[in-house]
Amino acid sequence: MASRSDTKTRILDAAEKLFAERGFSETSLRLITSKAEVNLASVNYHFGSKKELIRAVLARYLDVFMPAASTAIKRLHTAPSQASLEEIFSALVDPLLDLNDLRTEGTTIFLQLLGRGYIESQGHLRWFITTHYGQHLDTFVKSVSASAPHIPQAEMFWRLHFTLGTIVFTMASADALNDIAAAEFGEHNDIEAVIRKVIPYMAAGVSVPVASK
Amino acid sequence: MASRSDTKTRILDAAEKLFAERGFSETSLRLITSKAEVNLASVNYHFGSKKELIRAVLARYLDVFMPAASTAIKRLHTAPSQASLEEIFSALVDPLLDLNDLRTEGTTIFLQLLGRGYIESQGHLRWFITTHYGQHLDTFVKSVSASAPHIPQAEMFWRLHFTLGTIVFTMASADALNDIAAAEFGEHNDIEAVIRKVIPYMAAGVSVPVASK
DNA sequence: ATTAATTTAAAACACTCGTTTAAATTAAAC
DNA sequence: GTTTAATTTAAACGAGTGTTTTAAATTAAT
Repeated sequence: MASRSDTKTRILDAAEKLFAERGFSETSLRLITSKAEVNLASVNYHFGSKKELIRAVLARYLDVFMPAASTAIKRLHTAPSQASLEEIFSALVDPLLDLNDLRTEGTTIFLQLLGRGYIESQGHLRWFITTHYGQHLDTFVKSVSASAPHIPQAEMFWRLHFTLGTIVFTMASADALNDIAAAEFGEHNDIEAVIRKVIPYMAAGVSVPVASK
Repeated sequence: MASRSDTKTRILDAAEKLFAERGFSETSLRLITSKAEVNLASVNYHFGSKKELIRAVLARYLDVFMPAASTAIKRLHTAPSQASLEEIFSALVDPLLDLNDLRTEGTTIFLQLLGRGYIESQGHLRWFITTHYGQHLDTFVKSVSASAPHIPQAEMFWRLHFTLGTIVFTMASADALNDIAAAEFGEHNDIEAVIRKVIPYMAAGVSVPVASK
């Protein structure tokens, strides 16, 4: 009786781990189904195709994270004073870390999936995210722009994409970087430590005055 | 008579474009050889394997860029005053742009390849780069560290990788971003303009004081 | 208890992949 | 000009991919 949705969940759980670790195209359905201990054909039965499985894996996180992030940012703006850039970025940390309650290593997996998705796929995931979660993204962009009014709109466009690159690249290779950092400096960082490291970097970059030339 | 090294070059030229556009594992040898108009088996004949072809593609750029970058940075340190972070990053701009003289779109292709290499492969490229060009990387890292002595070594490790992410992601999607910027803000940037935009962002992020907590 | 719908299972399909083989061709050396 | 070496070619190999099919088993509904 539990078998109905159990198979679906087993597939999603196994898939997200492997996708995050090895990337989407490097992870075969056979590897997923053997880890999940389900039949190969059940992926196509429950999800239709590998592409839709990838979207389902991401949606399971985005459906939780995006509303939580929006709420956190809107709550920040109920305060009388203008929120700083660091405050805005930091407001996303709790929604991110709460994903660890959703599933073990949820935060790490989600961020790595996001990074992989943006780098690997040529568009179908980017399209999926912007069309399904565009309003939440708007909330974030407007919030950042308001807190750095000295940055022209066009310049902010570029800097937010620099920021996207910073976070996405870092998360996609977070495991590898952590291994190096551990070997080289004896540092043992969890995902939260890396997030807290990257926030000041991004906030400083986004708000640095434009060169007068 | 020109056929000898011609085939090798045709393969490299076709491969680097495709690798930069679609990634390494997404690019088949059959696609490369058909674009290069050479026989499929000639890849294995001239390079041994796909893995070694990837390394050869990258080496062709690194052999030019790395010494040029090292020289530029060392020249900077002959001046009596300590070079600023922006000066150090800017010193890399010319060696980077000079790659456009090497091959059309050389700068963009090189940066995209670098990013793909760091994200995709689990280690063999990272190993290849650090063992073959480690001295040049050291020159750069030491130079940056000296100009931001308030940043601990381990923290600098992370920030330099944030920086790598910023530049690599930006360059990978520079064409698309430029199109949007042109349509949205009437801006028409070339690759150099984008590089000049990203330098203040990265310099600010790398040198921002570490949170005392 | 019987029927109907859902879910699982095993096998095959139709590709694509990197690599290898062996013959044909071209270039170089003597 | 003949022999030797280097290069190019076409074809096949073996392994891996996502997907589909067909049948069996399980579950739910009548």
